[in-house]
Amino acid sequence: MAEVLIIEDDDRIRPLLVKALRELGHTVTSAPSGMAGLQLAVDSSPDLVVLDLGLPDVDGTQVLSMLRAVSQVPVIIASARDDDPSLVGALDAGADDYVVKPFTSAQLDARVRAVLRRVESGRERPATITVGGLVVDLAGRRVHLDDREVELTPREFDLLAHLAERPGEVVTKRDLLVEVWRQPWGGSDKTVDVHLSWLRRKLGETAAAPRYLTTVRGVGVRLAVPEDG
Amino acid sequence: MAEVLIIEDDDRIRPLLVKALRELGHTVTSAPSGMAGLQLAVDSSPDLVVLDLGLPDVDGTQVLSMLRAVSQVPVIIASARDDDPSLVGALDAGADDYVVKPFTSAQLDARVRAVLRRVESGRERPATITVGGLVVDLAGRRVHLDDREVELTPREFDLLAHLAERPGEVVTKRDLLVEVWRQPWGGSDKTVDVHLSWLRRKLGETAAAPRYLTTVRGVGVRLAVPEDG
DNA sequence: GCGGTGGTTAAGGGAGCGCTAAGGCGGACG
DNA sequence: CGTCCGCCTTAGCGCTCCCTTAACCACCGC
Repeated sequence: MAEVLIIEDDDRIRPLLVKALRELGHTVTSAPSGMAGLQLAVDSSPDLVVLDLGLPDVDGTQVLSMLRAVSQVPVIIASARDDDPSLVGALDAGADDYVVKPFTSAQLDARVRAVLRRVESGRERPATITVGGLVVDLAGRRVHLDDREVELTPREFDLLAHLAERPGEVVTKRDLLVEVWRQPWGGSDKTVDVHLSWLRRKLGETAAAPRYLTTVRGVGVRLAVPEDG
Repeated sequence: MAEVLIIEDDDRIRPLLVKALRELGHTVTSAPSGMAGLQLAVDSSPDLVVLDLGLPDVDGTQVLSMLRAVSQVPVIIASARDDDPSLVGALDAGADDYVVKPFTSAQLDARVRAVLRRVESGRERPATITVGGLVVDLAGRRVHLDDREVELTPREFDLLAHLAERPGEVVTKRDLLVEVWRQPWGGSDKTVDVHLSWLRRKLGETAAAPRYLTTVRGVGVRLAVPEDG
């Protein structure tokens, strides 16, 4: 499933955690101290960290702060301290969840999966992109404008899709030539202009009266929702 | 901060939650039953949902499932049931966190912020710089002043962006000619003056009554928040 | 009062862009 | 194998917009 790093000093608990998570299908590494854990976190870049607050060398909150300085890896705090200040402090230091010892492996597993699910969902690339009344189906290579299908040529679709993946962002013609036309060496900006013109026509707009496609003079073009209805 | 929906049937607890979260700066709506909550979640599309498990009409887990069928909104379960099956079941049904009643408002707030932080970090971060009521969208090359869009020419935008990247710092005209105009050899300072004048006009200020753009005679110009309102 | 710095407006010219048209390439089909 | 058709590229024209330069004025310091 995922690569999990456990930072826990207690020699009785650590093996239990490792074993429990391994049985649930995760790849598990572990460290018995804060500094060793940080080292491992940097070296092996795990998908998730389970961090004990009561470590012998450095306070767990400090480990978390140092970890956050270099990584966005999700962290679940496992702590014996069942009081508000500890919990609030840990969450505000950047932890994603807080579980109080003793806990069951079932609970830890559920929390691990909940955190990982949330992280994954953020990375997911949607199959369709919607920008206002414009729906771009990347997999099916179809485009609908106000629920009516618009027929695009391959280049036109690639161009629109590339812009739709960056809504609101200005993309230069050079970038488009590189990314859409796959011509890092050269190619004429005019080619992009022409395709943009055709695209605009099929989307029922013109450069003078833009709706979704706005050209930014001297820079490039931007796909965005119209300012007003 | 964020728009939060609370689904909780207990007439004593619900107002307390609403009040607590409002005091922390969130916009809060609430519903006393599962179906009413679902309706609200669909209609108002909140940024986060706090869901009670023990509802009168429908079981909280079912509400969560139905909610997940139509929305990816993060959900924090608030429940009196402090047992593993409830917690695991809720998390596996798609909840993001689980907090056991009774809990303090500090703890709820910390958990709310932790969940929102994780969701936010997953989204693409629009590289914008905010200086007072001035918002500069670098990627989109757009500028908003007091929530109203300001149309700038390419040079004007580059000039403003360069200054916005160094808020409070005085930049010399020579630096601007080098960095913005890309003319290390020469070019006239007057060009900068002219563009600054136009920029000031579009930002609704004048050199005599500056707001964001302050010239430091003999040195250069600085972009900063106005001293007072 | 005088030089210098900065603010503003006006005008000219040039660069970038929109759009049309034509040529060429490749694939489909007979 | 030849023809046709769709799509992409290149070329060209006209236009708009914006950048620069110039000129004038106001202000500050000496």
